[in-house]
Amino acid sequence: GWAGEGPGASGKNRRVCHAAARLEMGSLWEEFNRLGTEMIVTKAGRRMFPTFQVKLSGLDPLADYVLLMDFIPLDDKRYRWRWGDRGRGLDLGVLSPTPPCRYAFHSSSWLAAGRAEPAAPGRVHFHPDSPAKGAQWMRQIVSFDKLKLTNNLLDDNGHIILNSMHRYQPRFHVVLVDPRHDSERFAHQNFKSFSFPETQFMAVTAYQNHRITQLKIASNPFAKGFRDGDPEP
Amino acid sequence: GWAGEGPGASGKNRRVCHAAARLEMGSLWEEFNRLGTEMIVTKAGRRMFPTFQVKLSGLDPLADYVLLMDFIPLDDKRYRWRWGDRGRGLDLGVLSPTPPCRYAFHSSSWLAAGRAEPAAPGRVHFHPDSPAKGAQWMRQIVSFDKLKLTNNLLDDNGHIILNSMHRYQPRFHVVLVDPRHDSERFAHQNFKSFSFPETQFMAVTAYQNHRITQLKIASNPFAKGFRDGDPEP
DNA sequence: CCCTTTTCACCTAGGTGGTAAGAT
DNA sequence: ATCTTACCACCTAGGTGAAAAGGG
Repeated sequence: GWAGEGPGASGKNRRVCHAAARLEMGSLWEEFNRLGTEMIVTKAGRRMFPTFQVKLSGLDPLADYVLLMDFIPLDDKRYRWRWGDRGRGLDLGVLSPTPPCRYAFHSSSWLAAGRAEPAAPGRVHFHPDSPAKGAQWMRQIVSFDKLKLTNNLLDDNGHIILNSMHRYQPRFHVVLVDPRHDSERFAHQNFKSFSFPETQFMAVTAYQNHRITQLKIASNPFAKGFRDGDPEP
Repeated sequence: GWAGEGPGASGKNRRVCHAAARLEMGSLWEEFNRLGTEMIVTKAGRRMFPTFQVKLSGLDPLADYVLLMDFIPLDDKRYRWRWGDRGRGLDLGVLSPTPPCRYAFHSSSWLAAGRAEPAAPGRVHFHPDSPAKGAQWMRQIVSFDKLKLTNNLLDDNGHIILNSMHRYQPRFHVVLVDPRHDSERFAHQNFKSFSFPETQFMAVTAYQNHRITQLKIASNPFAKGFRDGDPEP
């Protein structure tokens, strides 16, 4: 899908106001989102899967841009996974709509369980090709496959720090590199942000929803070793 | 060792004139150079080994620089490898000083054999982190491990195109990113070049000197599968 | 009991020289 | 005869979830 700021967004620099971003692998993101996406966080840092990738358009080909991501807590709650009566049984159960995950596994589901942990100001991840010309960014899909998630509050590898059992919304930002020496004064005009609801997820240290595990195994090439039977091309 | 322009070099921008580069892994380069370094070229592109790496100093920490490499033909000759009487025998032969390779294998050696192929204007390889601040470049060793050599004249992967059986001298360039809009007029002042004689090599499609092969196997981690006996830590 | 950490087998991805076949 | 190409086994390097162990 396409996301961005509505027509009400004004006062933006003309080199960013027409920027647009299309989320790649949208159908895969939606498939995960229907089940309630989970992302593993580890001390050493873990990649996201699906990888956050966008196709950009509307940039000034000759202007310089920095691309970056951050992660916003979706609410102020801590969650826990509640196994239902048949939840530990076979993988055949009925899907039941239960917010915040729209569909839960069998009668299992996520339940709010207390207030969120106090979070330090969130880190950002700069795309390693930054800065680059608009033409370069628009030439092909921009992939954030170097981005890693960690639950280590003392991480010094520059990874994104998240609280396990909390929900997050990835955000994507296009920032114009302003050559003016007093560019700080225009900082608020020089960026445009994008937020794709289908990319929200629960941070976990181990998968809770077995359907998520199976979809990861089925779709992530690095998990091919856990696939069972007939492949689907 | 250190290389660069002598004290006679003048008229350079003050942000590049103090730049200095120290070749890393110098003793390994010299060990190869004593035998007559060979580098494999392939259609798909082949890395150099040893990798060209430098430690930089003397840059303006706050200025932007582009780092790049190119390869200069060392002469206008085409070479061929001449196997000596005992050249195909055991690996015990006497080393004989024979230019341009100072030491040859047994009685085998490189011989000039005609004029060089006409070469298209040489390509350059930009270090993928370019451009970056002087502080960033000086923080750690700069490694050109993404650079690949090819003998495919029609290569469209941006690799360095070389003629097999020809000798080359790698060159390294530090280029100041000049913010002046008429920077073209100062281009000749804004760069500094470095040339390390111990990094010169013969481009080949298959190794000729067996001692070079053995030294590659002994020192390149990716060739560990061909090592025989006791390792040396 | 619930969540986290560690270790592991099994993958992807790609860099080695050897070897035999191919090209001139 | 000399040089090049294609394929291969064998590596490095690192991304997977499973399983068991660890911690509060």
